[in-house]
Amino acid sequence: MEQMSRNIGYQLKKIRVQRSLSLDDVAKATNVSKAQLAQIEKGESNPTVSTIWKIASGMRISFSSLLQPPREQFQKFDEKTSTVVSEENGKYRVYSIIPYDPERGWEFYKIEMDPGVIHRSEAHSDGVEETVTVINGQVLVEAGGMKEHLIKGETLVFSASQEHQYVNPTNEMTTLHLIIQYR
Amino acid sequence: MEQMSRNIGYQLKKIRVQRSLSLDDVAKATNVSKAQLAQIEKGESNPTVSTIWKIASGMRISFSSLLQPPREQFQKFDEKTSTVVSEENGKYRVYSIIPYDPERGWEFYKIEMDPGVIHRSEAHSDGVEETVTVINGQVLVEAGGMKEHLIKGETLVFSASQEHQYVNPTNEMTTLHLIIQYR
DNA sequence: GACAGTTGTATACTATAATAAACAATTTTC
DNA sequence: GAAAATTGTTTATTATAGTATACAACTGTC
Repeated sequence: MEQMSRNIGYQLKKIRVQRSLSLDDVAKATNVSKAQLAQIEKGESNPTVSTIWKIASGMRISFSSLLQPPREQFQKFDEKTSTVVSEENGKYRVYSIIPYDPERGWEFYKIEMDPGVIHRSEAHSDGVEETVTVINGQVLVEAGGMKEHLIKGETLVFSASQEHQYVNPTNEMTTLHLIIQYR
Repeated sequence: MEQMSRNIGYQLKKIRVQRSLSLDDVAKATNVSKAQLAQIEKGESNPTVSTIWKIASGMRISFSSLLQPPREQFQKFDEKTSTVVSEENGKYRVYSIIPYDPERGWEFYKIEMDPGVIHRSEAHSDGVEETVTVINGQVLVEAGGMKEHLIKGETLVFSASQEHQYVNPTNEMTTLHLIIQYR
């Protein structure tokens, strides 16, 4: 993703200007060539880990301070930008509203379940947690022997590190919001 | 630093094996070519941020989980491996015991001050904190109007975001341990 | 205002990250 | 046990990260 390169460029320049250093200063402190630093700041280059390691070390900053997106920036997601994945012959539709981001650690979905649909999900790796909220309709959540019946407005949090399933027991379409948190 | 590449390779393989995935599986999940993944795992490649972004995203893991060195690994530092920087005509000697590491956020020095030596230090950027411990002798620390006299065994923590200085007021050599914490 | 030193940019070149494909070695499946 | 699929490795090629150098634009200093 070239968004990452742009974030790095933005943050690096921000820190450099804050400390009122020149590209030459940073080049000397980090052992990264001035030309390369200029390209990185402009987001025109896709640095290697070795290079960001040299930059972070020389500047005495953390990796995450380089990777973070500009604080004041908005990011808008809507139906248009969301990816759709259909399962169970189109009767279970998953809209990826906010895709997974390594800096964030979680992802956000909207799910539509047609009447009667049963959706089984594999066990995720350890520590994965799902948070379901019912927007419309009802849902039956089953995980590791536990069973919960949720109606509109209710939210359930459970460990997804075991096989689990969602069932729409009603005659209307059910809409869910789902947050998956990885560790 | 190629140490970084090796850490990434180690962690990636560890996670991949933990989840019992093949290189093909990971390649499909991350859109990074199998050959490249193999090289990265062996530490023979120095991936770009775009590539580790694709890997972290596809595997639903954080950057830091990729960058961390193997937990069970020892790392030994001694006088031999330490870098020496001399100042004030060799009367103020700085031994870099643990160099700065972006994942760690701090660095560790041993300092030797000959009798009577005065050492001034520029203001560091905001949030930088110094921790001095007297190993032998005595030291006078001055920072932002404050003055502290430390003797053997005493430790002082202070904000280094202003000009400060160390003075050895005695007739013997003074040895200090210094931790500099960046934010 | 001319000179010298600093700034960021542009250019040419080298090293290597990344891909796609073919390969060999192992495991699965019937 | 033979065929097929799945594994990680190797090879050839392309794209580009990174360096070194020269350049142009701006800064100050006397």
